[in-house]
Amino acid sequence: MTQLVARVVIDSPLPQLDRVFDYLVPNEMVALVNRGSRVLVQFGRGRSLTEGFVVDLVDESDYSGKLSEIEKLVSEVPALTADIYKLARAVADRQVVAISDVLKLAVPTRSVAVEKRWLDSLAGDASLFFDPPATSLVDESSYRETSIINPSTDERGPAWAIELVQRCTQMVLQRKSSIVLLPDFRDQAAFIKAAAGTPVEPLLVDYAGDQTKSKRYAAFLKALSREVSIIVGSRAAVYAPVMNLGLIAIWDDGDSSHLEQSSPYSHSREVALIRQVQSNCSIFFASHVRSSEIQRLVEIGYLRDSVQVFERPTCTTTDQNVRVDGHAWQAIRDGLKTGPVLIQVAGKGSSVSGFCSNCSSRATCNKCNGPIWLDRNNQVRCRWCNLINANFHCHACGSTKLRGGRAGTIRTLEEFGRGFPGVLLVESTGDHKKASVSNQPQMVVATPGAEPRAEHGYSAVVILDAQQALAKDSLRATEDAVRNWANAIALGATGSKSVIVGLHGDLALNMSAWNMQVIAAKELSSRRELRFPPAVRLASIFAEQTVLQAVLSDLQQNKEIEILGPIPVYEREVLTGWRAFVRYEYSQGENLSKIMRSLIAVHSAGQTAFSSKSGRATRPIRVKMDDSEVI
DNA sequence: AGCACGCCGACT
DNA sequence: GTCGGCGTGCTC
Repeated sequence: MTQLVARVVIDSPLPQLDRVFDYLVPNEMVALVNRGSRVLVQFGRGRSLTEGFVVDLVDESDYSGKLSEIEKLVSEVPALTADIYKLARAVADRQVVAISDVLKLAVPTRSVAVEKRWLDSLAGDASLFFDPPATSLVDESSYRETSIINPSTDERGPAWAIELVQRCTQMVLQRKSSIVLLPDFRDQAAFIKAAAGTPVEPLLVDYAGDQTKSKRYAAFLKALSREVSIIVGSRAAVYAPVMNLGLIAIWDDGDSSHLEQSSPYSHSREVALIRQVQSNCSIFFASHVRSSEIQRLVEIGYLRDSVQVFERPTCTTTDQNVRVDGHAWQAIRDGLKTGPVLIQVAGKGSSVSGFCSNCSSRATCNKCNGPIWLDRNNQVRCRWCNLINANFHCHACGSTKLRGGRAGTIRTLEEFGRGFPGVLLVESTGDHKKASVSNQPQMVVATPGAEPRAEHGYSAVVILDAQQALAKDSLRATEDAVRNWANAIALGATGSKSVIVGLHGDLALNMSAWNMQVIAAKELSSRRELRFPPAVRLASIFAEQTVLQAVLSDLQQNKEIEILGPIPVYEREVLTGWRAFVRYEYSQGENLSKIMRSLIAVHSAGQTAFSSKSGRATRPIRVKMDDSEVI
């Protein structure tokens, strides 16, 4: 009689440990352990126990050495389903990270109390423990689509939310589940509101990332046990272990919140595309604009452009040399007659200007009168002489209190306060977001992404600082600007007017004609000319100089890829390492991921480098397979 | 990571 | 003669 063998993935970010290890299942555990169960095992020579997931149960191991036993069964719940394991494996492979980095997103922290309640509620119906739900039924009705959505709102909510609810309803009628990925909590609220009274409502599972751990685990267990669920959430929701997956819908894929900021550095769009293929479900990308990535997928015929016909919003552009011109003033004046007016100003970007918190005049350097700003470390610095102004005092009023001005909002407020005495002024910025405003006439000055929702929509939307937004030092400057403008204009009420100040040329024409496809096509074609993403892919490798050099010299064997750099990387003026970029075609992606993985394994082992007790580098090589943020 | 094994220099 | 430095290798 042979003993049952569990194949276990270990919770470790180390690339050399990213594989399956076999353990014996002690006899008393055999009846309880499942594929997907969380376990504790003795690993290596470490004295503490390591967490892991059972990914398979077999009768025999192909490992020739002596097997250890599983030390402890944390929970019999099959937390890591076969589907999600497969998805996590694919994401880890693509991103060249350890699978445990992906599993941290996919499987939330266990909450004992929540789990106990859930197990009690199942009351013996443990069939799912032994027969993991199959989601990959062959289905000819599945689709891959994208739409530019009407930027309008009615009493049920914004058109995009209604569209997504309708698509989810279609799935419910077929007894299929949906996953809806929304970048912002206000978008989630809008979707949930639009779902009220529809067949979607009773099946909603709130998968938002900003909840408590126990709520997240409760949502996870709900997804695991319900036959049909509608998952609503942000990035992590793409890994929800739903049964009968029919649709993944993504709202506004160009929003940067869809990008994971730590390892695995994945984008919801890419994970969703992988999951769509694996489970043969439908996928739908909706937005007011079109990202260059989606444009590419349309052009290569991977996504169908589901064109919606709608009345263009009234959007005029003006090309004046003043920040707020006559048209803008007129639009504000007219708008205030009936309701709130939204004024979008350029975001703060990477730097923050300093202002006197008493009299609001621009803070200047004690030594050279240059403009003062707050650097990334919140140091009060002069832009001209770089002097740290530790003892700031205002040249106008003598106050010693300084406040960080979010590029222009304060000045804008002042300007409008003078222009419209007596009118209520509201400010909303990234660090002080206001969720909503009433229907009263008022001026709402906001930075992109921080716009409050108006109860019945704004009566006018005015966009300032267009040139500043376009001049941002980023590959995505145009794309982001257009997206931010369109999303602000979409907050206008039906029949409202919008003005973009300081915009000219082709872009101005296409904005006022609301030719979003044309704008996206032009953007992608310019990226193609420059061989920038997403026309090609761009990976970054970050490491200590000698390590990076070694990796690059191995990579150079590969003629299909192009290496850019390396360049030194400074943080707070301290050299932290070196970075190189690798430019490669999509067709090379799989190949390069494999090569990178093996290079990391070779070069991160045996490195006698900085830090760590063992004399080895802690995380010597960091790879981002798509890193277009830096350029 | 974390720990053991192993092979060379200066020490009671 | 041996103690312990850290470079190297392995983890079911």
